[in-house]
Amino acid sequence: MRHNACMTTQPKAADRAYAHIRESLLDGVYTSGDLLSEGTVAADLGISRTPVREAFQRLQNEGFLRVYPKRGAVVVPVGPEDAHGVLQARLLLELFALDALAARGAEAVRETGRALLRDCEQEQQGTTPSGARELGRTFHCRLVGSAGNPVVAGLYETLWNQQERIAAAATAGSAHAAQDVAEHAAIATALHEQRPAEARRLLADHLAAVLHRSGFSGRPSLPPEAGTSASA
Amino acid sequence: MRHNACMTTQPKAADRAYAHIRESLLDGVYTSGDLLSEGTVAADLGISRTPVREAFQRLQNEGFLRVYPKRGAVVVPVGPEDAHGVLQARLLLELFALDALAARGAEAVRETGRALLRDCEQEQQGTTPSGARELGRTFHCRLVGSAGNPVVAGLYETLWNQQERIAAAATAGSAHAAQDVAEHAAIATALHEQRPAEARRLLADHLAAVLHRSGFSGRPSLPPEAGTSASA
DNA sequence: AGACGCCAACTTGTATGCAAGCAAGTGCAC
DNA sequence: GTGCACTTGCTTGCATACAAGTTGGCGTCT
Repeated sequence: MRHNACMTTQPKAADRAYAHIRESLLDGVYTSGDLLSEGTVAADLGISRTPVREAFQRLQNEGFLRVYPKRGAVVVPVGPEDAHGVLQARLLLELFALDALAARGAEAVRETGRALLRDCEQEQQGTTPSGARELGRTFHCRLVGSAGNPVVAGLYETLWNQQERIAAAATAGSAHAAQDVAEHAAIATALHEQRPAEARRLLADHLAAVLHRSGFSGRPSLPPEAGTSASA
Repeated sequence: MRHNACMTTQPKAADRAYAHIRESLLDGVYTSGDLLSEGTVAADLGISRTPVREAFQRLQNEGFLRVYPKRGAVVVPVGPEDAHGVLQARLLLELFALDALAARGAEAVRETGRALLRDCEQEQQGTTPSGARELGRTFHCRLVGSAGNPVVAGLYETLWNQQERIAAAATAGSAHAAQDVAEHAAIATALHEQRPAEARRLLADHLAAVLHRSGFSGRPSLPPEAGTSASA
């Protein structure tokens, strides 16, 4: 590539490739089962295969793609059982975070509630789809991060990637964004007003609602097993 | 590289590089803070930088390395708080797995106990350090996998990488392997004999003991917060 | 017609060359 | 002696060339 317009974009080509493919995946340009190759994507972006290869790897261990040894990379299809599993895991981690936060003391709970409320205010403003995605991420990641366990926070970030993949594959992309924001605000308020028990309940309801809205709720009840194990 | 002895090993060079670096990390050849470069490792292995680069990436998102944009890759140091966080996360996930397993019915509990006992028999035989590592992994991963939630299982595999990193950095590498095996066997037996509640208790004790033996137990008590949130 | 084998078009895997970036050390000017 | 610019040696980032593997189809032989 001689016409390499490398001046126009400082960020690494690998990052551009990663962002591009990820966006295409989340926006439905590539759909479940699609087979894409390094060469094709590289040509589309006007870069070489090397950074695209790197992006493929990252997307693979985030669960978006699956690279077959010498065939290409297929977009991993996501089914109801995946959605159920992800939401169950999220419930487990987020309830743990709430408990750990409560154990850190009243002041920590209050401060976290305040920070989360700020996130919610931003959520009410930003309206672009990708913006909403990002804000939802910050809200839940901050919630889990408040537990003070970086390892769990890292695990949750991994989980969130799969969450986004499911949301993208769901029937309605972000049709219920307003409802999400409202539930987020309720959780944040409960924390800020020192009612952690209610926050727990609201969070469980929120996740159940998210699963239901995604259209993947084949089985009626998400809370039973996860709820009993992490709370009772 | 003309003397490329590529005939001796069919598996991909990237995998060899990954395995080599990982082993070197776990065996203490590279220690915390070490700075290593693609070129050096490539030369050591007699391959080119490309597969080494791929290995670096994999090791980075497994938490072993941290690649600095144009400087090199440093071996991520691990401290007591990391050990605490990992063990807390393990407790959370493994207790969840136990509960989910119990919810799947008595027969599932029994069968899982049987499979875990088989793992323990193998553990008693294999004595090489890397063999013991692998068997411990299979035991705990099978335990978590028995919950029937692949997402949680995937999260746990991620966790286990960090677990191994901690074990490698711990004072005694695998001096207490026999004790581990005994505790594993106790857990498996409890499951096989349909005493899930005791299995829970044994598991919590086992993890607390692992943390203590690692030498990273700066704070006296692991169970308090994690135990209350996930079990009480 | 059916089956077998070859071939051609894809794909990834690896090596290598080149350019750019960062750090430290060197030497010069003041 | 002190401070600064340059140079040198390292590193990664990317592009490209080549090797090897897989797939599907086409032609031929039975």
